[in-house]
Amino acid sequence: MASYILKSEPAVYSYADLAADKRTHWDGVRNATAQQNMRAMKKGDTAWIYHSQTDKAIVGIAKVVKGPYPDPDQPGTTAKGDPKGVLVDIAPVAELEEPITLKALKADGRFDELGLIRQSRLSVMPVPAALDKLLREMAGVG
DNA sequence: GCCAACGTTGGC
DNA sequence: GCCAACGTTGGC
Repeated sequence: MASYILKSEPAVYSYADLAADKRTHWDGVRNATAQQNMRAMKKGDTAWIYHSQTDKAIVGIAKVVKGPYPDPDQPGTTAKGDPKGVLVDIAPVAELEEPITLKALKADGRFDELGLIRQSRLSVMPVPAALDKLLREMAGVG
């Protein structure tokens, strides 16, 4: 099962918002690379929620409950006939008791290949299975 | 279709 | 608040 990191500004939509909503459409992803990553997601995949700016930490785990499917806010299709934009639905799984900070990830050294560190602006990125395992160990889940 | 200019994001 | 990185836009 695949694993991803979804980045969000907590001022806009935080893990607490997701926990309150029980489920949300992860929309507003316009970046082409992030869109590509979202297209690869499947129902049941893991989604780590990362807060940028004030927190700069992974604060919770969610799972993909639907998707990807065409984003009604980005109508139309590409030249290839694919939807221009897709989105997924996610539901909260657990909030981390101790958020995994960006600082900790950098200090660890084993996460250097992670998109979060190498390409900080990317808002949706895949997590290799080995690193997903590490994150679970650090988070004390799974 | 290429490339420079510009805007946005996010870490520090 | 600043700066670096990167994506996007628009002129050619």
